[in-house]
Amino acid sequence: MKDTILDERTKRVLCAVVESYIEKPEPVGSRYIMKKYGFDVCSATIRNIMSDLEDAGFLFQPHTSAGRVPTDRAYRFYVDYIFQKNLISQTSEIKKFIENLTKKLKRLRNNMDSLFLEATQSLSQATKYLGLALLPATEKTALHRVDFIKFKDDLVIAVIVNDKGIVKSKIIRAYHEITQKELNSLADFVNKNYQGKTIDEIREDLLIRIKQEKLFWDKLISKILKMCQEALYFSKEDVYVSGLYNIMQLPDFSDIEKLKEVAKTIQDRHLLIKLFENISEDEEVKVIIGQENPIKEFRSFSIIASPYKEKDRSLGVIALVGPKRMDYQKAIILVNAFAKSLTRTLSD
Amino acid sequence: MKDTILDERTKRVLCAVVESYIEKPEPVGSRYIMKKYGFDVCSATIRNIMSDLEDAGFLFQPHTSAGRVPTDRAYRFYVDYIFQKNLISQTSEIKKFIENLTKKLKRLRNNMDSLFLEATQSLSQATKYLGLALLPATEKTALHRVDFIKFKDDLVIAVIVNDKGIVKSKIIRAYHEITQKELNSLADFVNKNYQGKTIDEIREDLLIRIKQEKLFWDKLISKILKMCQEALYFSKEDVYVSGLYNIMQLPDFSDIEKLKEVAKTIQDRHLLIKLFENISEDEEVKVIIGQENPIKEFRSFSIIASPYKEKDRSLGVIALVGPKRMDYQKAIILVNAFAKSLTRTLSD
DNA sequence: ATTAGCACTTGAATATGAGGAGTGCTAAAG
DNA sequence: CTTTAGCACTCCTCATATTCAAGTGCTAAT
Repeated sequence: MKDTILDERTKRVLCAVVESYIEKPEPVGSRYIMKKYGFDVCSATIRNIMSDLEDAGFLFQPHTSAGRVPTDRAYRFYVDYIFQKNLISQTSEIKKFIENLTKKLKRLRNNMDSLFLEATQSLSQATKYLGLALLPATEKTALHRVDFIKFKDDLVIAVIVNDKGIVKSKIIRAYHEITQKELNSLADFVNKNYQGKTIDEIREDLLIRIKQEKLFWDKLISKILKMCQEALYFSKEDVYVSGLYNIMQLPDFSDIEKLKEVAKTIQDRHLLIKLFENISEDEEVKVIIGQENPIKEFRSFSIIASPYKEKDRSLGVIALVGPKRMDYQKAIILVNAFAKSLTRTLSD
Repeated sequence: MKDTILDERTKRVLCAVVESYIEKPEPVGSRYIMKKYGFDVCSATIRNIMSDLEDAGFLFQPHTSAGRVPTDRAYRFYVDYIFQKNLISQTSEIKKFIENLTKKLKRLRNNMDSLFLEATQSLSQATKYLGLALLPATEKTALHRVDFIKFKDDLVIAVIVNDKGIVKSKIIRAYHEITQKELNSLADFVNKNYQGKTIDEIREDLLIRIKQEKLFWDKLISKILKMCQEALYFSKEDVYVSGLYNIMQLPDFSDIEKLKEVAKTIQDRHLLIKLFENISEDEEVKVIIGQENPIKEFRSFSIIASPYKEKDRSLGVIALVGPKRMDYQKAIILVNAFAKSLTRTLSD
């Protein structure tokens, strides 16, 4: 990689190649660039520039006599460039879009399940890429109420409602016969002491109590506290995925192998959650292009992700998975809009 | 379609063609059939038979000089034939398989979610086709307990636990301020009166009560009963789908269009539920081949379905979707085994 | 530094032909 | 009347050759 300080014209050529390839996934020739993007130099000049860009690692030639195709590096440059030139700032049109979207989502506010289904579906619909959403990790949300319901034998169903109205349930084993009455007072205890606290905080506090009880007091109470502890443990976060069919329509996935890759990765929720772990909560929009992705399964795709919040507390992430030659401008604006809209809906 | 009374030899040839095509999706020739399936006549004879079978609508020739391919009608004949010849009866091997499977599933009995996920996944794994399961319709299961939890304003979260330990929740609007205490006594009322009854029964009974109250008594009570009524209404049943990736590996889906069809149909839960509606609850195994399917979206696939029960009460259906040239023998045995295993697991 | 001109490369599309699998028909055999 | 052997015929597949156009890289002139 030589020096990478590109002059303005070179940048324009690079962007033109990227945009052309985004529009139509075919190797881009110099003459085409010149004419389509109105350059006032002849094709040979463009050719020289493109040759330089290839040396610098931005373009790639499938074979000697073909046009050129952008590399991951080119996409990265392109994305940075449009950010820098403010080509993705909020227009009034976007504001209106967010407005409408928010209205639509607010109607579903009381049912998180439908809300996120709708959000990922319409994000996918709008972009034709794959829409993802990570639901608020239960551990991070505040407890609204807990109930313990006696089931069979020593089995207890713990029902946890958080401040978003999301209900989670878990079957736990008490390891000793326990009456519904006892369970009720146990629930009362938790509700009185912990309502409004996040599950994470509660579990931490419970841990301390368990230690104390173990040292000084009743083994039974310790056992019960342990049960609470277990009831509040959720290993998996919920991920919504929409638009597999949409993504199949893209020419990029006319090759079945790529499709298999996608199917495999979205089948494995683990992987998806791992993906979200790599997305920082403070950035507004994060763009991960191909090889940049720490998770190797996603290295043939690009990902646009944006966190949504409730007031200032980050809750989850909404994201888009598409081919590396995705329409970044549109995608970034839309993901951003959806995140903003979710934030508004949830902050109310 | 001429007369369809086939002599035994003709049937054997037909089955041979079907089995050959199932094994390898290539047009089947007369000489191949003769040698591979040990017929003691020469290829010309087989040729004549195959020609007859084509006239009768069982076989189809892609072009003049090619071998022959089974039609839907041939698959139907084949399936009926193997049923009739008892080629899918329970061997001791299968009994053992069910035994093991049941053990595996019983460990997950307390968590329906994992149970059905595991069931569809391993069904798909074993067959390489798409595994489906329709979860017990909540309406048909018995109520274990209901809880009403005050959320915000006039919003109430209804948490319904059924006798399978499945927890469903729903946010409903009370349309008037209501305290948690009132909600508690309401829940008590429902629990005392309705525990063990199926949701359907409860709703019916509530309906009668509402009418009575409306005519003679308190409007408020009527309102509350209506709320219960609403809380117990679940529009959609849960469907589990596993193995999209597996199905992609089949040569039948190397054509991307077929794949799109599958993706589209499984994306639309509605359609899946509609599929299950066509499966009778008393048959042991139902095989639907291609065009036979009343739902047009499934007409390029075959479906093997079997209901599972709790004791004698039918709960849901487990099914397999695969290409028309699927290995019916294996598939039928396995679906049957899975249904039996689920029945045992749930009947305990 | 840019441009015009041109030879050269390469893949995609098209045509050509050999090879082979499989059929259908006919006439003879059982 | 059924079965079989023999053979001409059909049509697909695969490999090879040919053409075509797009696009490059280089050189020499501007």
